[in-house]
Amino acid sequence: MAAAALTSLSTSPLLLGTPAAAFSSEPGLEPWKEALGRPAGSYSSSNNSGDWDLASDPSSPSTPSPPLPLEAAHFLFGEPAQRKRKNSTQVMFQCLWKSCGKVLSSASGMQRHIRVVHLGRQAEPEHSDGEEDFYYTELDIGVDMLTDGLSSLAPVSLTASMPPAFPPLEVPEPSALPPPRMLSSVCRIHSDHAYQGCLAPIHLEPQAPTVRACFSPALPTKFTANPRKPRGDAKKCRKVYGMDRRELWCVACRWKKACQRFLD
DNA sequence: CATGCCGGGCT
DNA sequence: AGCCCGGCATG
Ligand SMILES: [Zn+2]
Repeated sequence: MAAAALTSLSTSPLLLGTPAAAFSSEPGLEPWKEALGRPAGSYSSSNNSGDWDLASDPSSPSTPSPPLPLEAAHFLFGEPAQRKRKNSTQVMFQCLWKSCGKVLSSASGMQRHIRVVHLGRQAEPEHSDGEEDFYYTELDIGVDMLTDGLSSLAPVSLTASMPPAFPPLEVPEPSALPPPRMLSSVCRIHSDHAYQGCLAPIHLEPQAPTVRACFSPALPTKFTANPRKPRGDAKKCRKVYGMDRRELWCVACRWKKACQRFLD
């Protein structure tokens, strides 16, 4: 009964996956590029530029960890009494850049984010090289926990579902680390983008997408998404000019605010 | 430790 | 508005 239900549900995007079964077989390691082509902000209903900022909250030291996605999903399946209507899942886009992990609600927004923030290019889509596609991934989140998980600012558990390039999820197995080898083959990055944007001699080296989309590495509580605010890669006035020469810093840096000269 | 900067204070 | 700093997070 339950097994049958599970198998039939295997196509459901909500499935969190049994630990081993999910990744056991070699995931297809090949560049998935088009597939979804360009959903181009189709999902952001009215929120045009869609900034579902889930990645900014410095206040979650240790959550009491009430019920959790796994068991939640469990009884959610076995409960025909309260079947969720079809749309209990919302698609989001997560940046895979080194320590960014930003999550936005629209693909176009994410592409813009990557273009501007990480590739140092212009914001306009016509400057797109298509390269952005390699730096973000699409993921589905349960929308119900989004709604009430948002109020409590609690960790939102995400379920990545895509042409499985790399699993952004930690497996609940304490001894199982994400296979690091498949990355090397997957993460080819054409280096035809000469960094242009500022006069800074910085060269953004493309990075191997860090396959652990900010989840706490080891906690007894299996799934605790950790909204860690990453620090940008760019050197700011402080480091560039030094503590002396402080008068050369941009205002923001002098006021200990976010630098405005060397944007991330 | 250094760096980046949020939040909040003061003028 | 401008100016400054405590304190925290990040690496
Ligand atoms: Zn600055």
